[in-house]
Amino acid sequence: METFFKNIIESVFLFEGFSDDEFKQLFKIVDIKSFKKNSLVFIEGTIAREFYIVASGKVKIYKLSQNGDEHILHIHIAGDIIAEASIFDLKVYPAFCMALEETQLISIPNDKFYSFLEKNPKLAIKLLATYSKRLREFVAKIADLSFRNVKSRLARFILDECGNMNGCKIKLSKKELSSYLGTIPETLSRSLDYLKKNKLIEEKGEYIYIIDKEKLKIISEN
Amino acid sequence: METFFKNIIESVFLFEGFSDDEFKQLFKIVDIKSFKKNSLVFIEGTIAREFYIVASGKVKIYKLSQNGDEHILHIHIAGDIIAEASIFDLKVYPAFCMALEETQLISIPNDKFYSFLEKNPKLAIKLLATYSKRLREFVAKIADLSFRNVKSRLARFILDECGNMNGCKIKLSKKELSSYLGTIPETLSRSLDYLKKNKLIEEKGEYIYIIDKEKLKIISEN
DNA sequence: ACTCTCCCTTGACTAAAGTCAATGCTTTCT
DNA sequence: AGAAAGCATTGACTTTAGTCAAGGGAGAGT
Repeated sequence: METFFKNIIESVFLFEGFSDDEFKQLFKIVDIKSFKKNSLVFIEGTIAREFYIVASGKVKIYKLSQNGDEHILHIHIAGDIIAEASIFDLKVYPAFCMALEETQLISIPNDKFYSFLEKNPKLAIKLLATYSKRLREFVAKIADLSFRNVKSRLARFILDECGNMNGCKIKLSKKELSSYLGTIPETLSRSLDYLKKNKLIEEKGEYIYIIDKEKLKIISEN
Repeated sequence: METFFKNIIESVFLFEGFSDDEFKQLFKIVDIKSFKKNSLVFIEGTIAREFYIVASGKVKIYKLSQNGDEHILHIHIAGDIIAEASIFDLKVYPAFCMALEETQLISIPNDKFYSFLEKNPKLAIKLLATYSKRLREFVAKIADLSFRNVKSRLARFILDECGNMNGCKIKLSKKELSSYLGTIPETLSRSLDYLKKNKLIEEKGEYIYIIDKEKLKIISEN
């Protein structure tokens, strides 16, 4: 396997502390898969035989409603582990996954990975920590959806995205962002407009600049 | 420790396959705690030093909004494991927990339990399966909140609760149920009214009877 | 350069659900 | 028993966000 992929795998949190021998074993069972923009990686409800690590590119994990509306649960980039929840339990994918651009994924068969787990309690504990983190994210998302309106979810997204900088690039299209925030493009457009008109933010191309962080925080807390 | 509690612990999925010796070790580190109705078990954001198994009674896991609105994430009854997500990761409770009635909990210190995990990969894998299940529940809940309206969430709740029976007891008060469905009592009341007026269900005291399962299913799918 | 498509925005309207207020009904406590 | 507190329901109203329709603009492909 190419060094590029080895480097990616070796830097994944999950495999921290792996011995050379364990890495050797791991490299034997993994596979590289390439996906074109807008191609499906997996489909909700189908049997999950493998999970993935993003090597390059970007994918979205999303649910679809009866009438085809989309809600993005996660956007994953290089280094992220995806669909690891399906290693156990019902063993079907609980959502859809699609490449948002040209993407390369490292795939790991669940059954073969399972034997690593049985031999390596530390790996299981690492995986547990990964799960915990995701559980917390979901809990936060549920609270967000039920307590906060779109303006406030948007404000929080901008604050999170920019961190301690006073501006940042939004890596999602407006359509993707609306789906990620659990709304529709029209409502997102109006909410952005509201923040701009009230001089809390400015928008220049793909960049958003925070003008009034304090007021933005107040809105984000609703 | 009393036989009652030993029986509860022994029947918990997580400890399936434990040896007599492991159970002996486990019994040494667990503790029994009693909670009166409406008393707090733990508070969001505080350091999590232990997780719990419900021995008797009923608790709610919930988030609070800025202005004190409540959203119930889970109602847990005897045999359920709670707050296990805090064994790892940030080690703070991600939500509140309150006893809904007189409740007894078996508490297990995280640090002591951790050493069980390190010695017992099968236990870690069981715990991973528990986490997976909860992750799936949350994914379903997020989809519910963003795609379905209150009527349809209520319809689904009734169908789930009654299973294959044509009626069942609702174990939650209207206030609790509204909070569980991510809405408020007034909206729940109106939604129930809608289902009753359209002769999909009947309500008698704490019991709900399904009159027209097919139509109820259609509404539940929105 | 021109068309086609897709994305984004805007306006007008509708639907869904929350707020506020009032009331009747239990349950609980003294 | 009687008072108090809390729960559930109902009505009137407001707010929020979704639907539908139209149009502008950027980018891709021919």
